[in-house]
Parts: sequence; structure tokens; C-alpha cells
Amino acid sequence: MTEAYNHKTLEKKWQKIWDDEKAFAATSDFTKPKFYALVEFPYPSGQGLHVGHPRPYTALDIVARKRRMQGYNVLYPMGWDAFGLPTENYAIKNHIHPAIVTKNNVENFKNQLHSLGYSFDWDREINTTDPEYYKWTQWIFLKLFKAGLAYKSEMPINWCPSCKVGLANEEVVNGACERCGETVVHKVKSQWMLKITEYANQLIDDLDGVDYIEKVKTSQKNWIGRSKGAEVDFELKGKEDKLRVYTTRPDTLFGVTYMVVSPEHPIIDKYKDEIKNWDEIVAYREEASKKSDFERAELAKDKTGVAIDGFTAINPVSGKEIPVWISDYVLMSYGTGAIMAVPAHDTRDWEFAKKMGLEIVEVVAGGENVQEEPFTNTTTGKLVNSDFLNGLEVKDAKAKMIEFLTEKGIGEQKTNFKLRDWVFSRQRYWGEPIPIVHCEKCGYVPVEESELPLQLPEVESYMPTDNGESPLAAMTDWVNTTCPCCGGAAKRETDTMPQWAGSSWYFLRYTDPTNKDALASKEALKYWLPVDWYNGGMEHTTLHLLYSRFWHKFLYDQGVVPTKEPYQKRTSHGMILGDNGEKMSKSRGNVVNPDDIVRDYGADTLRTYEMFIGAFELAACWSEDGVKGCRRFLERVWKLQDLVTDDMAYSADMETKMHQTIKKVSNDFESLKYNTAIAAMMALINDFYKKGSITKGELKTLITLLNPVAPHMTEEMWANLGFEGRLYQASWPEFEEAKTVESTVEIAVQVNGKTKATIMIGKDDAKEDVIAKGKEAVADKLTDNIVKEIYVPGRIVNIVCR
RNA sequence: GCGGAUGUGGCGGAACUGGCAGACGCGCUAGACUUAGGAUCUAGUGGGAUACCGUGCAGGUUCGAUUCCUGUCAUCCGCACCA
Repeated sequence: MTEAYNHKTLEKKWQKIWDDEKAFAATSDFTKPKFYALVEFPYPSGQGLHVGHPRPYTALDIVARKRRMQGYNVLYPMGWDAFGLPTENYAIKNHIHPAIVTKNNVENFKNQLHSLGYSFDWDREINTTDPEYYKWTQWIFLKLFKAGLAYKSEMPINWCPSCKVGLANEEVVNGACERCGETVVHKVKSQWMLKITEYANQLIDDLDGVDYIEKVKTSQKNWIGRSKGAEVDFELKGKEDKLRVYTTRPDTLFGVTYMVVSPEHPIIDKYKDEIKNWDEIVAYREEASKKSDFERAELAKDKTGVAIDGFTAINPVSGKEIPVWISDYVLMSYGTGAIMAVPAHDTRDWEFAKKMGLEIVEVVAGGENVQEEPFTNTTTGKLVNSDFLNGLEVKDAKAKMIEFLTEKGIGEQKTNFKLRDWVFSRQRYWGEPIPIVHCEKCGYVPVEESELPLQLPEVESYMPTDNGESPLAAMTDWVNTTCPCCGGAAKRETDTMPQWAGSSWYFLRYTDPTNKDALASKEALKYWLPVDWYNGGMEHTTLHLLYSRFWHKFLYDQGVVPTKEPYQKRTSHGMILGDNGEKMSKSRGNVVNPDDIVRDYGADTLRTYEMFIGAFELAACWSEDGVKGCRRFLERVWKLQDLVTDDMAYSADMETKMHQTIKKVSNDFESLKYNTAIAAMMALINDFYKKGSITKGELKTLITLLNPVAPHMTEEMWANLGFEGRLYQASWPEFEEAKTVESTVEIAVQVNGKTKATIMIGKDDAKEDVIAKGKEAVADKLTDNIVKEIYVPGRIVNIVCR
């Protein structure tokens, strides 16, 4: 009898051995085929590892371990995305330096990850708060600055009055601060911006060349929001100025019956003196500016606005004079801040026109009465009331109109994006200092590269100031410096970078984490890039994933990295919910601590369970009973040691099943179907128990297949069985396609599509023989009038009769 | 409103390219072994009185539909006046 399965001693033992042997270090032998597997590095929070973390980590650990056994040089690294608000807030509250908080949290996280037996290459561990790391984050920023992609801009930012910090659009959820829930207000501040919009086209187009799951591609495309249309100039009657608008429907130009400009539009101030209802305009503007973005959106249904009494515009194609209104349904931040209104064919314009009693002119036929509802369909319909466009389909009318506008010099084709430039400044302490100084004479001047890293100074207090300055602003001896350009007095930038900075390039550093002269060597980058498989949360699709693609494309243009895209393949895992089906949270009291599971059941059980819990991409509910089931499975595998024979071959009756299982597990591990891979192994061992024995060869294959999922236990069994070396060094089992097919199969016999019997047939039996055998099996259910006989080889026989 | 998913036993979930729906696990039932069982093992387990009915609902295509098509409902997640 083998002794009982004791996960506690066994898991510690093997973790130590793997460490001592540096079992999972990626080698620098660049001649071997490589495989770079990546999971999103965690933010080391004070709460420690969550039961959701192991799901993706285990999934790619499985792939990494399997690929190593298949002879790949595998890079599977881990690190810490350690700058960020929670740490800073904790530091403020407890008067501990955030660096110390970070250090403690990282230590805790690392112990936890270690206890799960991941095959990370710990020699390549990185930390975004390490000056030797953020030196290169700053270096990239300088590159961006020098290339004109980092610029300063006075602009209204999302301001959280509680956190006292500017937020990126992405950090504002339903008009509230993502972290504290306080309502976000606008505040004008001079901010560092990154011109991600410069790469908008590439960020969409290059998605065609990568293997991302479809929903990731779709959300990125929608987020970037490319739309093709035209810009058109409208003359203001009797004025020099023209009012430029953006439209995706140049074909409807003849249907323009009025124009609307955003309340902030500069044209209003310019003609202030001529506007007769100025008081009314001012009142409306004030009302609009008081509303937050959220309120503006909330009140979307109810259109408001004021007609400008002072100038009118001329429809450039019809020559008609039309009124100009202001309304907050037109945003200054998109397009030109002014629109041409086509109420017959745009829902918003229609609502506005109805409310204000403006004219509605149909120019695309095909809808109902446009006085009753707008006709917005763009795929069908012919132009009417549109002079030279009459009779054309929408698509052709668009092209013709753009041609016309271009020729006449009153407009041109134009592509717009919803994507905005990235607000890159944070009025916070715990982030990378922005390596720029401001000199009265020379303006914004980059810090010399040789001065990097520009280290965070020690400060007394991490509290941001009430006026919105970073805590660094109070450090006068740090702030006051000399201009690298003219040597005169200058001031350092006191804002820091957002958390997204460090994570935008971390996968590059793993390839060569200790390099002092570059963010990584050319050779390492050339060999390891792109990342072969990157898994991470859906919530990062439009933030981290997009930002890092942007930086990567920039670095490619700068000749720093060898590939246009950072990640070849992107997958996403589902969330793990509490046992009540709700999101795990302290307040709901449904949080499961992975440490408890590791202690009570073992890391191998936790890993197996999280892979078995359900379809990898979908959310899944935690179930302690499910954990027990997986533990039971592992125990049953363990106890197979009592049934093992000395035979190294597969037994005759199990051979097909062995080959089938190898095939299934090998394929499933590569296609996110960990649950069915484990189910296949469960089914296999059920067969061995039914039979009462297993050959040594069969058990060897089984534990090798199971090793990526439950590495500790299988490694111990490998040693127990007296096999050479380590299991992690063994080769992945091979299967023969021919041997995966049963020589005889049971198939169903249907009459009129309903199963009435089953028969056993040989895999190569002739069609006629099988049909005859099938008919015999269901003879009593057939009528004389047989219409059709169908045989799908190895599947089914169907006899159709009246 | 727009976009993306998801609806299959008591529960989590399987099902290749349209081919025996419910693999695998949990739970449950009965039995065995036990002083004991919340351990383990064995057998059973979609519903139903039958040759019948069953994959959210209603249609359709097909010899045959969880799978394809049309419509519809519900839930979840994003985005939200983007001209």
C-alpha cells in the first residue's frame, strides 16, 4: 500500500526542489523554439491574493508546463504592478511609506503564488516601482515627448473631490470616481497628454493580423470608434467666417434645415456683439456648464437649446438660409463642435426639430412619413429632393457628394474617432515622476537621459493638496532645479504618471530584466517577441491592452522593438463569483481565501478545481463541494499506485482510450478547454478502477498528462514509480491518430429520425451491411414503404418510411 | 438606445463539421464496510404509467436541429446625444 496522499509535506517538498533546481528558468539559448506565455501581473494589494487570480495563472501555467515538456524554451514570468492609489491611500492613513507597504504586500503575494506551485521564472521578477525599472518607463516617456506625442494641455479634467485626483475617462464610472464613488466634477488643469489618437488607425487595422478572441477585437474597435464622413464648410450669411461641421451623411446635405453648435463653440464669442439674445445665450451656457457629463447624458432624451439671433448660415449646396442654434446635445469634444442638422434622417436632430418646431425635409426615400419618425437606415433608400443626387443609392450619393464638395473646395473627406488622447498626469505621490522641467525661458525641457531614473524623493506627507497639486509640489528643494537646456532656474514637473504607465511595456522587460543599458537587449527582444499568448481580464481590453499596444507601436516606429504588435494571441478568463452567484466582496461576505483552500485541500486541488469549474471564458460560481470532488479525483489518481503492474506497454483493451485521452488533453490544453481535459482524465481513471489494474506505462502517461494541472502530486508519483529524472523534464506523451479510432463502435438506428435501437458495427463495415443490420434491429418498426436509407459512417443509421 | 455575451437535469457544466442530448463533477437515493461516518467502496439518478416528452419561447429548413435560418422573451456585461 502506498502511503496516504499528504499534500502538505509533498507540495512544500517539490516547491523547494523546483526552486533549488531552477526548474522553470527560461534559457538564453536562442536557437531553441520559444514560447512566451504571459499573464497580467497583479497589483499587490493589502488584501492578498484573491481566489480569482489563480484561474488565469493556472491556465497559462498548464500551457507553459506542457510546452516545456514539448521541448520549447518557455518564458513564463511574473512581477508586480505596484504603483497605485490603494497603496498610497493606505500610506496616508497609516503614515507608512508606500514603498514599505508595497514591499510587504509583494512579499505576501509572492509567498501565496509560490504556494500554488506556478512555474514562473522568478529570476525575472520585476517591479514597476523599482527605480531600475521605472528608469525605462521614464525613458519611454522622454521618447514620446521628443517625438511630439507627449504634450501639455489646459483642459477640463475629471476631478474627484474626495481622492483629490484627476482621473482618466476610463476611471469614471457612471459619473462617479471608480475608486471611491464620489461624483466627479470638471476642473481645468494643465495636463500631460499622450497622443494615442495618432495611432488610432493602426490600432484598428492591425487587429486583423493578431489572434485575439473576437470580443476583444470588437470592443477595441468600438472604443476607438472610427467613423468615415466629411467635413463641410457652411458660410455664415454676410460674414467672413465659415462654420465647419463633421458629418457621416454628406449624402443628406440637401436635407439640412438648421445648424447646431456646442455651447462652448468659439464662434459664439466671436460674434457676441451682434447677437441680439446674448443674455439668453449666456444663461443657457451657464446652465449647460453646470451639468456634469453624466447629467448631460442622463438628460439625453430631453433636448434643450436656444436659437442664435444674430447670424444665419447658408446651406452650401441648396443656397438656402438656415438658422443656427446652440444646444448641449452637440459636444465640443467630438468632430468640430458644430453639426449640420438633418432632422428627417437623424434621431437626435429629429427630436430637436420636433421640439423646436423646425422644418423637416425628406431627402432619402424609403421610410415612413419623416414627419412622424426619422428614417435613419443607411443601407437602403434612394435620394430625393436633392438636385444632382436624386435617384442615387445612399452609398453612391455619399461618394458623389464628397467628390462635389472637394471639387468646389467647400469640404473634404474626413475620418473621426471616439478615442481621445490619454490624460497622463496624476496629482499623486506614488507613481513615476514625469522627467520634465519647466523653464521660463526654454519651456518644457526633458531631463537628460543620463539623469534617469528620476527618483521619487522622500516626502513628509503623501496627501495631495487641496488645490490639486501633487504632494511633490511641497518639496521645494526637489522642485527647484536648473534647466538642462540653458542652465537657468527651472521647476520640475510635480505630477506623476498613471498606473497604466508601468504596465504598458512590462512584457519587454521580462525578456532581459537586469539590463542596465537598454530596456532590454535587441537580441532578447528579437527572440522573445511577440508574446505568444497573453491572457488577461476583459476589463483591461480598452485600457491596459490598448495603451500597451499604443506604446509598442510607438517603440516599433522608434526602432526599439522588432514587432508591430506586442501580443500574438489574447484570451480572457471569466470571473469567479461567490457561491451565491454574486461578485465576491467583503461586504457580501462571500470571499474565499485561496490560502485556506491550499491549507485544507492543497494547491493541486485548488488548481484542478479552478480549471474544472467551467468554461474558461465565462464567469463561474465557487463551490466548496466542487473543490472536494477535485480532491477526491486526485486521491483516486494517487491510489492507482496500488493497482499498478510492471508492464510498460499499454494494455490491449486500454490502448484506444489512452490514445484518445492524449489527443483530447493535448488539444484541450491549447484551446482553453481545461474543464473537458480534466473530465477526460477522470473518465480514464474510472475505466482503470472498473478494470482493477493499470500498467506502469499507462500510469506514466496519465501522470504526465495531469502534471501541468497537478504538478506536485504527479511529480511525487513519478519518483515513487522509480522513473528517471524529474517529471517536469519528461517528454509530453505522443498519440497515433490511427489508434484513436475504436475498431468496433455502437451506433444508433433511427426510424424517421427517432432512435429505436443500437447496433455494434466494425469501423470499416460496408454501408449495405450496416444498413441491413440496422433494418434487422428495427424490423418490427418499419412499414413496407421505405423511402430512404441513410448511413453516416460510424455515426448513425436512419431509415425513413411512410 | 447601441454593442457584446448567455439561456441545456436539483446544481456546475458536456456534445466534433447538423448525427444516440445530459460526458465529467457535485448533490441525492439505496446498499457494503464500520462503534461511528460529514471517510471509502458498489449500484442507481432528466421527466413520465407505456412504443411518449424533453436544450428560454414561437415558427422554419432537414431523413435528422442544443447546433442552421426568422421572429421573440429573459438575464448579465460594456458604451452611452460620437453627428
